[in-house]
Formats: sequence, C-alpha cells, structure tokens
Amino acid sequence: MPQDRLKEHIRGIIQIPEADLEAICACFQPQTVEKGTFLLRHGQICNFEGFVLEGCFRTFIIDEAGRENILHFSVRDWWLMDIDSFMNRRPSDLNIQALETSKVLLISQSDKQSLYQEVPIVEKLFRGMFQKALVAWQRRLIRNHCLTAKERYHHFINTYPEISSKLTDRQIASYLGITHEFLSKIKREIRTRT
Amino acid sequence: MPQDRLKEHIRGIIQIPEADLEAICACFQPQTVEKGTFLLRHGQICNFEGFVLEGCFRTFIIDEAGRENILHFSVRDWWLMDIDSFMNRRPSDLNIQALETSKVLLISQSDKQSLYQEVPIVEKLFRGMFQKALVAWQRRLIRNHCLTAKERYHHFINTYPEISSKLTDRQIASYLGITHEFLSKIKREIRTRT
DNA sequence: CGCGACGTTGATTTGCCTCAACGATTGTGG
DNA sequence: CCACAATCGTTGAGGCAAATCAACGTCGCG
Repeated sequence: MPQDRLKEHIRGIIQIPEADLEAICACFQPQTVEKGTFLLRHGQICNFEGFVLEGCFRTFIIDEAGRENILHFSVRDWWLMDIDSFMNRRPSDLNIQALETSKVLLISQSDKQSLYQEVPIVEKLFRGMFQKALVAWQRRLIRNHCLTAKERYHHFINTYPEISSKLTDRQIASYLGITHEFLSKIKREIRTRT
Repeated sequence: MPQDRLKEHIRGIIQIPEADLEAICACFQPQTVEKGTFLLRHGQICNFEGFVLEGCFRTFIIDEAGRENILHFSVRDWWLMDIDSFMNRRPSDLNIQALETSKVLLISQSDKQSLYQEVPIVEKLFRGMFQKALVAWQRRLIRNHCLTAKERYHHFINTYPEISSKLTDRQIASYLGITHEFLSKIKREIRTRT
C-alpha cells in the first residue's frame, strides 16, 4: 500500500485514531514522476502538497541574475510544496523538479481544505509539522551566519549522507550558497589535508 | 485591557468565537520587563511564550567565536519564544533580552498545553501562525542567498522602518550577518551617492 | 568628570566569486 | 554502436565583497 509510509510518518508526529489516519491517507493520490519533471514552475499557483515515497526533488528559485538557487531537497518521507503559494493562492516564486524518477503522494488544495474541516486532528498534525520545520529553518539560518562554507559543507554531508550521495557537487554548492568552483576547492583542501 | 491587542491579533489570523478568545487570553499574564532584562538565557529551558504589547526585544545566539548573533527582533504584536526549547523541553541555545523597557503577555508551558487540549481552535491558530512564520524564514534565507549586504540593509530598513529606528547600527549589522564596520561603510556610500 | 559603548575611518587580509580553460563523464540522436 | 553535445568536476588567475585590526572623536550615563 503506497500510503503505508505516510501512515508511519504521521504516527511518528501525533497519536491518532486509525479512522482519522485512514481518512487522511485516502486523500493522497500516488503518482510517479519522471526524472526532470517539474511539479511546480514559478508563476504557477501551487495546487498540491506532496509526500515523497521515493526518489529526490529539488526546490529552487531563480534570482535576478538568472541563477538557480536551491532552497532544499526532498527525499523519502519529506514534504514537497510551496506553502506560501499553496495557502495564499498566489503565483509561486519557486520551482520543484524531480532529480530522479520518483514516487509521491499528492493531495490537492481543495482536498486539504476539506481535511482541515472534517478531520480536526489534521490541524494538530500540521501545527506540529510546521513547528518542526520552523525550528529547522531557524537553525539553518544560524548556520549560514555562524559557519564558513567549509563548515557548512561538512555539516551537510555528515547530517544528510544519504541525500548528498545522490547529488552533484553543483547542486550541493547551490544549496550551500556558494559556487561549484569554490566547493571544488574546499574538497581539494579536505583531500590534501587528510 | 492589556489583552486587547492580543485579541485583535488573533482575530486577524482566524475567525474565532468570543468565548474561545476569552479563554485563550485569560491564560496570558501581563508583565513589564525592564530594559536589559533577559527573558531567556542560553542553557535554560524556555518556559513561556510571549506576545509583545510594547517595547522591543532581541533574540540572539552566541557562536563558537563568542560573538553575539542576532536572529530577530520582536516588537509590538510579535511573538517571543524559543519554539525548540519550549516544545521539546530542552536547554535553549538562544538569549532573549529587552532592548528597552517593554510590556508583554506571557503564557506558561503548562497553560499552553492545557489550552491545546481544552480549546481545540488553538491548534488551528498556531498552525496558521507557524505556517506564516515558516514562509517568512524561508524568504529571509532566500534574501541571504541572493542579495548583497547593501541590498539586505535596504530591504530591512524599508520593510521595518519602525523597528530599525529603535536599533543601533551594531544591532542591525548583527541581524544582517555583517560587521558593524562594514555597515558603516555601506551607509557612507549611500550618503555620498545621494 | 571619566568611562564605556557607539559610529566612523583606513590599511590590510581573507573568503569567496568571476571568468576561462581543460579533461572526464554522461547521455543522446543518428 | 558510435560520435557528438552537454554537463560535470577541476584548476588557475584575477577581482571584489566583506572581515579583521587598530585608531579616533562623540555621546550618554553613572
């Protein structure tokens, strides 16, 4: 059952009656996404929230200089959405693209609204999720302020080895907010030092 | 009534029955905080959430080099807490200090737990708050990646003129993630250019 | 008054970027 | 299946943004 991983994920966040869990998971549609496919392009209104079953996605923004800037990656058991666009029905600044052929569970904006109304515990579920996500983003901003590029690189590959092993150096560099040339120089230094 | 601003704030987020609003606000205790006072010091467990009625606070972290790094400011109608410490009952990395004599409404951890249980709409309220906060932190990280220090400075003073006017240049620089010397040079350039 | 914090400035250094070039790898169409 | 293009990682030269360190006058406050 494709929803099983989602069930486990939710059980890890809150205690929840089986019936509610079923009702929630029934709103999510499994879908396979081919490598390179965009689930969202900037300018579109994000009409879904996704839960990744397998594979890998990147969420990025194109800045004024035309450069792609990767905000984050989403792998198995992570979420996929532009909260701002999804909740405020406004055109997104973000792009979400599959880095490999992936499987996701998708829920539409209208189904999610219904869920909020009909299954009250969903509020608690997403309250908890957003709270955790908020902490993570705060910590990341702290790291960006306090750490050098090399330290951030080490933190990333140590904290998310299974993600970073899927990525090219260019993608990692973009996520860290540095150029891929400079990342290459960081890696050389690590090599020769050790 | 000190809770009036909080009521207005909540009404701005969700539609809510007056009785629930009363029940929520009754859990918040007004308190005056003298300039310089720490509401939270790193190592302590954050035992409160606060809503600022007037005044100004800074939330900062001390990095390994011993430098103070300001994460954000909280002024009237903003919230004040270390979510991570508050929710996970773990020692905080953060410090929260009043930059001027301020008035806040405080709710204890146990009272908030009760609120979540007894007034279900509180889940929805905080789900909405965290969701908005998450968007704000994401946008800030994007700005840190895509903008130069000068652009970030302009954005800050234009977006939050009433906050920045209360702050010293050192505090603004710390928030922007630059040195105060460099901020001084940015300001000089602005002066002579215009 | 004197002290400490502040904003400013200059000289120097450093972290990181830009641009350009190269071989290696991957992927793709003929 | 191979040839070609595209993308990748690497490297070097040079430049710029921002940090560091040190010094100075100013201001508010005890």
